[in-house]
Amino acid sequence: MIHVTIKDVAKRLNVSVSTVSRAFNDKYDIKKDTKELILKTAKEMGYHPNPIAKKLSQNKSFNIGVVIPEFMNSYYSEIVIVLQEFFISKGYQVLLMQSDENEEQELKNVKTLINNMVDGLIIAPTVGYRNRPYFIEKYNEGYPIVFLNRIDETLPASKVIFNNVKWSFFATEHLIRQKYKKIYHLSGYNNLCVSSERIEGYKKAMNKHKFPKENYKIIETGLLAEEGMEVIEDLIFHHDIPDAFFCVNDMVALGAMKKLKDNGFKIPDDVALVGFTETRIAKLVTPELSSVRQPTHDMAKKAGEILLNRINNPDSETETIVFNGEFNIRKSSVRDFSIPPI
Amino acid sequence: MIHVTIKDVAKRLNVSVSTVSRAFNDKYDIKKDTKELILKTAKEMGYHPNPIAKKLSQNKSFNIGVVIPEFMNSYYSEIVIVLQEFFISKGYQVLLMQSDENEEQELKNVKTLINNMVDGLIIAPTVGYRNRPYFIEKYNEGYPIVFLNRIDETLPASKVIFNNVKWSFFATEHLIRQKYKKIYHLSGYNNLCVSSERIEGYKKAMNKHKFPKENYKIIETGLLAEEGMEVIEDLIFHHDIPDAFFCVNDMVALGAMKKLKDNGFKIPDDVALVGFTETRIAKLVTPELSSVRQPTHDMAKKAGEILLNRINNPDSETETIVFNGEFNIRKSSVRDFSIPPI
DNA sequence: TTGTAAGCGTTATCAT
DNA sequence: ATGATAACGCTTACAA
Repeated sequence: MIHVTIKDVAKRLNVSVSTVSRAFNDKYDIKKDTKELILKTAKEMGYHPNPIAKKLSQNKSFNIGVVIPEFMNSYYSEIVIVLQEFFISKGYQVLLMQSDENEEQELKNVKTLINNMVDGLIIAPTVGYRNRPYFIEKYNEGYPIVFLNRIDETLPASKVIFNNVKWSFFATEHLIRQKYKKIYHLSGYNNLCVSSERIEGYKKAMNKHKFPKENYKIIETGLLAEEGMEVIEDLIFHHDIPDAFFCVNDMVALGAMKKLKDNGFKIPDDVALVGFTETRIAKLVTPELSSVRQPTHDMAKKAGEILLNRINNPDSETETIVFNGEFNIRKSSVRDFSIPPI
Repeated sequence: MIHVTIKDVAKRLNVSVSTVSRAFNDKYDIKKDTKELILKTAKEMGYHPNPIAKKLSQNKSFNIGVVIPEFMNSYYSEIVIVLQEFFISKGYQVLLMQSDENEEQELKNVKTLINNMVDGLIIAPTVGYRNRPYFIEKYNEGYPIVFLNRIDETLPASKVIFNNVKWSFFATEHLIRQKYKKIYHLSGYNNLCVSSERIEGYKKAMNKHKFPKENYKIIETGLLAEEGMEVIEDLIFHHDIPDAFFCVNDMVALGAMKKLKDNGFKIPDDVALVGFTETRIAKLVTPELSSVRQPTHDMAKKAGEILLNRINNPDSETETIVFNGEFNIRKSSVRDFSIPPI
């Protein structure tokens, strides 16, 4: 028999389908003996409940949509792994879509998932704010959505984010304490909230220490290593290399590091570098890259929990969880290890 | 109306549900006017066919299961992106599971997906051969499966693989032509077929050039950077550093590179390094890492095509596609750029 | 060209 | 504690 169904099992045991169904769903009354017999026979016959039929009759898809902006930084790979694991353990499947840092693609992704009747969505938005009104609209319609990471604190919806301002302040101040006098910030995208927040932290630190205008500069780069490289080339061409860079992420920092080394700059003596959202590569380059680690695992799990709670309890409150991280200081930004980090 | 169904649309237009169904499924006869009217009205009403109901009535899930061994190397991230894109364009959803290089987890993943009635599976196996008989059994039962990358050519099933022997031969021979005299191979896992194949290519090159036994050595490492580091530490301790390493992948090569540099070895003058399955990081380290690039995109697409063909045409032949790549020679393995690569 | 109705494999309500 | 049956939303023979 190709597909063993609930009916086959029922017929074999001369019971009704409802009894078989009950045996597989703990919530109903059923005699212990019959239950055991049914489960045993079902197993022998190779019966598995058909999840699609279950979904239809319960009017639930038991699918969760996850939309991420990209896959190139290991950050989102880790997020995805944790989310998969979490939701599978709760009987859900994860449908994953990535937007390739493209707003149109992102909108398509979300719509595809909604049309496929996912029970809830976790969205880490791409660069740009164009889809924001649509997201808010869906959220307000009652669609269970949790936003992750790429979203600002003012969004009126449940979200799990990182305290970018605080940790980019720390990172910048660390460079200042190391007596770097001219510190530039390679900032990612202007229309990306995490960029704005990291800029804010950078500015805060620079202003606190009263850096003169000519000693700080914010340069929009994008998020890729290649873009970090291009910026350095340009700065070299204009004889405008500062003595430190605080970068929006590790990839940009690593691109910058490569270009600087190729052009004879010593790191950290001539130029210091600090990244953000630590990747595993930070420890593989020479010198090792200082970076801010985000608690990826916990953030993903929290997002999953909030979403699940909202699905099972539609009136649950909007929650905003702000995570903190840890700043790993390594050789790329330290002239003097005797200076305390904070 | 929360969920607009086919009935609602039918009622509104005073037609039968079958007519509405036909309007949404090109394969039936239907008057052009009615079809247009139905589609227009349906759109106005916000109707979307419920995919779950469709699946149930067609006895198909329109889901594809994809099982990958890990997410840490960008290789599988790229594979996944391509597969997603491909299958969505064909009306399928991709359910992704990763096995964390663990055979038990892998078996669970495959069973979960099969129980969830995926219409087909793409499997890139983990380290180890334990699940192989199970895979073959399922394949022989007629389950549409395509194996990807982590599988040897002798498996009697459709698969898309890379010519590891050939390209690791090239990589090794390149080191020989660069006049490195003692070349070790950091080999990954002994019970991993791509490792075995890369070992074979390495041996072939070494034997062709009659390297004496003491000048070659194969060391099992694993696939992570940390493991590359450990091996180097060990070799340094035993004063057994050769003048070149051919590594099973980029991560191991990068770990080795880091440890070597930290210990004062100059690359490529004292020691040369070559990786495999090129990652984006290869070009970010100093010196840049030589590596074999695999045509990830094409391999994933091909796997998708074969699977889809098999789903729609169960009698289709077992296919084995072997891909070739390209060897990108960079500074990590070149003492003399005047020597031709081949 | 369109309508009727059975069927996909479950769950859940109502009887018994 | 168990059974009968409607319902979930769609597709698809068959009838008209």
